[in-house]
Amino acid sequence: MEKRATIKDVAEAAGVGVATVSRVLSGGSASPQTRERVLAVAAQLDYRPSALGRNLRQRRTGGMGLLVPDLTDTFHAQLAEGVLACARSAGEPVVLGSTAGDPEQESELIGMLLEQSVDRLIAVPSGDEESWAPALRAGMTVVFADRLPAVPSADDDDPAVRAVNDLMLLDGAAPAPARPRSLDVPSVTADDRSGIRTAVRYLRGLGHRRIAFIGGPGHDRRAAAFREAVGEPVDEELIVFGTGSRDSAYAAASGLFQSRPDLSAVVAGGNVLGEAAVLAARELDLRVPRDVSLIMYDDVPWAELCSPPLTVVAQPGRDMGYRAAELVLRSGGRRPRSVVLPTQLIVRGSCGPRH
Amino acid sequence: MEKRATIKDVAEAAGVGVATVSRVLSGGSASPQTRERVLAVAAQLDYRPSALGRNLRQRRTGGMGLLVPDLTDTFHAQLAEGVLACARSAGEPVVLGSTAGDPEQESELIGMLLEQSVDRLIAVPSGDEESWAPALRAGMTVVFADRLPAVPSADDDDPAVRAVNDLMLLDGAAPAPARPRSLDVPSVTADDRSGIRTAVRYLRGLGHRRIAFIGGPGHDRRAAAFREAVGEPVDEELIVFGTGSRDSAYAAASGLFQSRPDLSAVVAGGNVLGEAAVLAARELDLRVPRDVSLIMYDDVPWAELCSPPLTVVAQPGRDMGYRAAELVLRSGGRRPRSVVLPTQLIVRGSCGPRH
DNA sequence: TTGAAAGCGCTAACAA
DNA sequence: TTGTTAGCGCTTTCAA
Repeated sequence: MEKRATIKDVAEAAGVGVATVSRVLSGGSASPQTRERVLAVAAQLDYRPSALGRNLRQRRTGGMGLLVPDLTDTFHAQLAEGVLACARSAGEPVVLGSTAGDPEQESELIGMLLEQSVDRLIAVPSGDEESWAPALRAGMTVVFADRLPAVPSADDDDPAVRAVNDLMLLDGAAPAPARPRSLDVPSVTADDRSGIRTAVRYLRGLGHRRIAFIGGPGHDRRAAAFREAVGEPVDEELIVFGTGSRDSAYAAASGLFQSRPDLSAVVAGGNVLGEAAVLAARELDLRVPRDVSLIMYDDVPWAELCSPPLTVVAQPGRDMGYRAAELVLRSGGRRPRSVVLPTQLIVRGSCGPRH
Repeated sequence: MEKRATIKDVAEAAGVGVATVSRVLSGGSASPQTRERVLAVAAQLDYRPSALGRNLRQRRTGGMGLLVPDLTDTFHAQLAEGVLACARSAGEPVVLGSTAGDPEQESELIGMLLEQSVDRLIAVPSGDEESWAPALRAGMTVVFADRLPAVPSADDDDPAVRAVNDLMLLDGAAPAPARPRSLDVPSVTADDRSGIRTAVRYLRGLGHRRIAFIGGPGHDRRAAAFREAVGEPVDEELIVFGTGSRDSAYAAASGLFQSRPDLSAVVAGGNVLGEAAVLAARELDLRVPRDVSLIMYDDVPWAELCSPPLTVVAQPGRDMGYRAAELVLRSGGRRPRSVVLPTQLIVRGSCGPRH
């Protein structure tokens, strides 16, 4: 392991000052001859500028952090691949953390990133707005992906706030703008409202009236869209949530099927929940789509493997990651606008007419 | 965004020298009173040591790099989760890169890590031994996970080398030691030999004689184990490879089924290949397990969702990642030994007697 | 266009 | 036990 050449080595070998080397290598002004000589020497010495020195000098680490709840959720893996693709093309490192959907772990990871002076972050958030305040106050450039932090429960119980949110979800037909946020953070999300609405309408068209929704952490916007799509009166018993683990998703699905045998269709808010729904249905001898129709949010490779293949609402996970990375990188100066990407209903075989 | 306190601020506020602060915070010796005072001031100032300064000083970035071919391959995601879990408990950052199975991208990412002075790396390698030499020469502590770099093709064609490798695979019944390597790098792998052997024996027991193997990049040890398990004469036409993409895996599977309608069982070398096999079988109207029995390497959540649920050779992806991270972190001084973890045949419903 | 020099925040060698 | 000091490799004024 020979020692790597430093800028000083290059400067000496080229007979110039270190400042000149630095300039040449970062595209500053220099006479053609000097530039050439420096470049030649640098190449000859196999010089690679150390990010360490640069980082300390600029008091910031390049690249970006990426926080997701769980990589074995294929949607998050797709998202991560998108982020990585963008980062790679920019030559920037990505520091990854998995939060398990736990706000506390999320906070710890943010602390770690702060310690590393990573000041750009893409996150599929688990904590609420309150828990994100510190990161923002510390000056991080944050972009949320896939979902937004929940409004703290104190406000959540506030009827006025709920009313505002509901209102936002009711008006207009244009792609839903991100709901009003106290946090001024750009985000990249799918158009959940339209995705859910399309799914519900499709099921309606097949004759389904008792449609259930199984959600996980962070699926509250989808749940709200579901409430809106089914319209009043909303049967709240048909809306259930898991806590994020596969076990709890299964429990939620299984409990739902057992307590409400009258339901004829289910919308799963994410692929882990769809998985759970398929499993629970089979365990209870419910045939898909004969006994129950199923639409899953997220298109994942295995959706096609199921028998029957699953009808899904596809969201462009990879694109979302890529766009988020672009946002967080090109955040020079003016605040980037949030982006909402379209979803697509892919009809396969898991939905049928109501019997 | 207020400026963060530095060690100097703490030193001044506590009325001590910066060295003392550094010592106290890294567990060095100090008088109880001094320690207490420093700690108090640090807490009061919300001081967090900057990794930037420390890194530059020690000429190395903490944490570790992690290179995988593709996160949407659920096995890699599991592995990554294991690495992240270990890193988190150690408070260390993980810099992630996805190589798409391309040695060139892999090399570029290694270059990026070198630039960041990340000198510990866990990799599911894509390049061959030759392409890994630079990283090692640069002084990186590397641990390979899941598989080892291929022997460069020049040597691969060398009959002597092949003979040695074959020999290694033939003798003994103990968990296969990692094959002899020119690269002296520890690794964490599953006991592929025993896993494949168990799968093949199981199929044999069901009466299958024409058993095929579908592999992907990095599955050559599994293929070799397969050859060993089926024994002479090996029908090489029954051993096919994809290049890593889902499309090519599908093409390989589909081609195999069409060119050899006489086969009655298939072992897929990884979950992406298993996916492809299920898809191709269905497309060709082959019923599983009636027309063809299927065993897939990797246990992934969706294996249970298939109809019938897939019989798999499970390897402990998460554990493998965790162990790899331990190895690369505790690589203080003496070289850590490689570890081989056991696999487990999980019988579900995708295998049946030969008809 | 160029070079000298001043740090960025930290640790470790050395002195006291 | 403590403080002083010399850098780690780089960028960026500031002069020349």
